[in-house]
Amino acid sequence: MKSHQLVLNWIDDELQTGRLALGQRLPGERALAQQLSVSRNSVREAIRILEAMGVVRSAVGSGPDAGTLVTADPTTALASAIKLHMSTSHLQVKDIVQTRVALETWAAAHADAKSKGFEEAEALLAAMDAKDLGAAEFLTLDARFHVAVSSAAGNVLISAMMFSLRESIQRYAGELTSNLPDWELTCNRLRSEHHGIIAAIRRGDSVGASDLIRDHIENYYREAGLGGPDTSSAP
Amino acid sequence: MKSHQLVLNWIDDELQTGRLALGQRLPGERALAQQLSVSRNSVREAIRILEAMGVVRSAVGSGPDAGTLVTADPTTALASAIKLHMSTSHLQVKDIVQTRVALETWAAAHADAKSKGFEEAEALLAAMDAKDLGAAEFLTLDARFHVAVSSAAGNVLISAMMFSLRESIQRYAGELTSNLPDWELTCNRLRSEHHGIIAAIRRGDSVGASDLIRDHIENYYREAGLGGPDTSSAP
DNA sequence: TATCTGCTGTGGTCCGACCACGCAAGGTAG
DNA sequence: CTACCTTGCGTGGTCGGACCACAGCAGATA
Repeated sequence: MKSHQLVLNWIDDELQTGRLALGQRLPGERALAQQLSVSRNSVREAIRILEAMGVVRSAVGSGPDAGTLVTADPTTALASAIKLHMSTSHLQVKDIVQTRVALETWAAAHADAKSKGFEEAEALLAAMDAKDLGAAEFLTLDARFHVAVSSAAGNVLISAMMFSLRESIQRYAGELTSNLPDWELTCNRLRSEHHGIIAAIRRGDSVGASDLIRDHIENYYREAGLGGPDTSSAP
Repeated sequence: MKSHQLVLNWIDDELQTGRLALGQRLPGERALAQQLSVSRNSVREAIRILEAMGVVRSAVGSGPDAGTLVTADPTTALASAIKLHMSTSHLQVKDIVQTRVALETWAAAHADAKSKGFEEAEALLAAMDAKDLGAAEFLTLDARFHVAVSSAAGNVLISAMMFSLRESIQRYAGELTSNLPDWELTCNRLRSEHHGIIAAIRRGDSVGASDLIRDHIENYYREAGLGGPDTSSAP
């Protein structure tokens, strides 16, 4: 058992039993090291891991906002993990697209038209209707739009996963624009498809919204010359 | 910019440009520290994070398997992140179940009956048919079955997500057995539903497999008294 | 030739020190 | 009495050094 793992286990236990709750402060690094009979380095390594996982947040100085305190940001871990594993080329665009389809079709079918996420999606929809947008700006809004729609379903985990995928989505969507025969044409199609998705959710058409968003995602990648996300081994 | 972040960025860059590839060794901690003009502690903190993310693996000693070398295990980050955030009570069972439905319905619809994952699922199916299984043993196999079916779709990211959810699935499925009116009855139903899912995949019935696995997942949680995964705010 | 024994480099752990930061209490000038 | 300023103190951030256990490898030995 490595020393920092002991610290991780201790903190995990404190969290599970409720002795440590959201917003509370951890003991100081020096105190924690003495309490668990490990070095301060080991404590710091554990805290670094928790920080990377989005479980705690560290700040120097004194006062109520200083020190290491418990947060709850499930997205940081997913986002950096996905980014890193895409750096190792272990993750392909196909995988991202398919995961989007799986998550977003479910989310579209369960989206609540009265949620904050839906309102944000509507605002982004309006912003994307501006005529003087460049491709990069449009795709930035597009990625945020899809994250917002997904969060309208009210599922913390699915929202976190979609949020974590945002950067990857944006990057690859941008890279694929060069493969498109006519960006303006595609952009206008995307706009009308977005409106269709929002309309379907607003009228409570779960199946319609689900089908529309699937076609919306798959058609873009098909149009960009990837032959559709389902046929990675296509001729 | 914190020191360990500098190390993370350097390694991420090495990975992206391909100077560091899967299976290769990182420079020693002391060498890396000197090269980047940071302390060895900072290097270690960065490596710890990468280790928690499943990007590298450290081993003491000498020889080809010693030192810190690049791996590719996207599951470790997800699994520990999900576990930690469930400890903070930021994730609920409802969220897990809904995510399962989203991922597994897609995976069932895209599962390949000739893949290794499908073969493993069939083997687990046979193992679950044994009559002398306790609830815990059955649910362990059940969780592995669902992960295997999901991996049959051939998507690295979705497989990783499902694998990461396995521990959580198993835990909560086990806790819910006490709510069931008749475990033997439910268990037999689960068995036949599993056979139905496998049969649907084998005959290429995407829609059928998808519907079956959704009902399979949702019915269990409904039967356990949660009123269905979609009605978390039910009376 | 076969075996043993150091040597070397690896990560693992610990200690002590110093720094920058930022609030809070106290002193100080008005 | 009020408003400002100084100082103290605890926080995380960083650094250098030291020692340990481990595992392979090369040279010495039987």
